[in-house]
Amino acid sequence: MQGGAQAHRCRPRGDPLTGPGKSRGPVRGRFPWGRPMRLSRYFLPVLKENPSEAQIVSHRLMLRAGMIKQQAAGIYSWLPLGLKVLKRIEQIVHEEQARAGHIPLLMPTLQPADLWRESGRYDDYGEEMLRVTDRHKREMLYGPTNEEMITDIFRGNVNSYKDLPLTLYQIQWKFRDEIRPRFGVMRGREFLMKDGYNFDLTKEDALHAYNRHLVSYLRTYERMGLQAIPMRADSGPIGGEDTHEFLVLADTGESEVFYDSEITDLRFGDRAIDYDDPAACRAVLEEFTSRYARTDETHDEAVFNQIPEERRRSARGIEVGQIFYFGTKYSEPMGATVVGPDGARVPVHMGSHGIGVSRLLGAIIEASHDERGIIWPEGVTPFHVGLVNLKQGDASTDSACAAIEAELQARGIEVLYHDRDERAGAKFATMDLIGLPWRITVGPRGLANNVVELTSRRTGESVEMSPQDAVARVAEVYAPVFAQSWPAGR
RNA sequence: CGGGGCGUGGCGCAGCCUGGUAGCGCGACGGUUUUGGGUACCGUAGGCCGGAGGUUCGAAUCCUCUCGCCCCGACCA
Repeated sequence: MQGGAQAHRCRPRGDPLTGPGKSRGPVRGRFPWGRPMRLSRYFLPVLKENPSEAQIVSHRLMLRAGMIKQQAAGIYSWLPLGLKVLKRIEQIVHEEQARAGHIPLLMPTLQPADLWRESGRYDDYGEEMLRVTDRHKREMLYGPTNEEMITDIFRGNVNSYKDLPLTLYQIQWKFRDEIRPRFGVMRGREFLMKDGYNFDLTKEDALHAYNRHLVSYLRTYERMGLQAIPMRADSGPIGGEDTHEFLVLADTGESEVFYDSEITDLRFGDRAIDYDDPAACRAVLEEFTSRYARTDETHDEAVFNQIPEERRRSARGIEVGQIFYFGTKYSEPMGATVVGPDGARVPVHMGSHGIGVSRLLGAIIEASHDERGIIWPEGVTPFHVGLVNLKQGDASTDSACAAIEAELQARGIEVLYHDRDERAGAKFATMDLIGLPWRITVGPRGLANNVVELTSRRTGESVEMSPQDAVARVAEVYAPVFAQSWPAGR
């Protein structure tokens, strides 16, 4: 967390109670409108019992951890903890899009019907599109996707091949009136999605954009602690020739998938890659699509059977993203053309790319939890570390916790301090449920020897060390996570 | 949209079949107790039983309609 980290360490030891509230200016990696948080002043309505409507583990845990509240079938309020994770995921998506050179914009949720009549999809889309009429009897719709609108923006403002290539994207709420929403945020009617659109002069350029997106998506998911496997898929109503879906393997996934076990050994990691280098991007695509990996829609038994039997796998997967190349499917009917080098007007080649942002919360939890609750990967955790005071009201533990809290804040590490007057067991249970990856436990016994406990949520392993060392250790753990932010040094 | 199920204090449920004036656990609040894995006890507050209509002296309970939610299937980021 450059900037904030090494900047200054004014340790409010002398006055631990007023220390943590002081503003130290924007610190990277923190929730934009976050501030030091104590559970006694937070809004975290955790449930001890399982709500009866939730059938799958991610839905149950999101409800129990006080992250969401259902307002109607497939429509949710995002409570503070859920919103925090949602924002973290959004931030990672933004950063990786920026890294790939894509430009953010924001389009409205409500769109005029006329635009969709142009593409012919106003009739094609059917019941899944939520249609509304305004006071002037104008027909509108709540956007299920945005190909029409982005094409409209493009055609009105871009005329020359010199303005290409161009990739625009947004992270915006969508609405698809599913017949049967289910599984909490995994299959909501209202959902947050990143949708991006590339505009290129030639098919070759557009395929580079396709490959570039594949690379950026691999990075994006890995930063969230997920392995999402690109699989050849079906294009559905979006249409087009080339498409890959990104799937996270999970028993509760809605898609049946078939793959060569070698595919799961591949990692993108923190490779440096030049997104403007078509060959480099293509090489990554080739690497990650070199093994058999398909959904049931495109599964080919004959090809699958050529894989050595011990490597053949079939499983369930959660779809967390999809990329398409669809050529001139929209640009042609909607007149999105540019003047080429030869002076002739040609329709642009396009593709679109989506990441199910709100769905990712469910996917991450499905992939990372245990019987006690959620286990957040460091990249998306709502708070970096939890602080548990075992004897609230005890002068020594209270002041030690306040000092640790201040020290973590100073290093740009977000801490949730469980300062409520509850028993140790209750505090541990709450912390385990909400899944912060690290916990510092401060009790009178340890404090007598100047030690606190640092516990990993994932492994359950606890190590005793001085408060200073615990803070340093947490900072060390998060250093590589913070280093992935982009642009660096912000 | 076909099939199944459910709506009773914030949450989880019982009561419904065999109508008689609403109960349990958790939670909340107040207190005592306790303090290293959801402590124990005492007390308090909180529900026109999803809604409308009907049958009846009387409806959470029976009947009709309606709204909502969940599960399986077909459909989808």
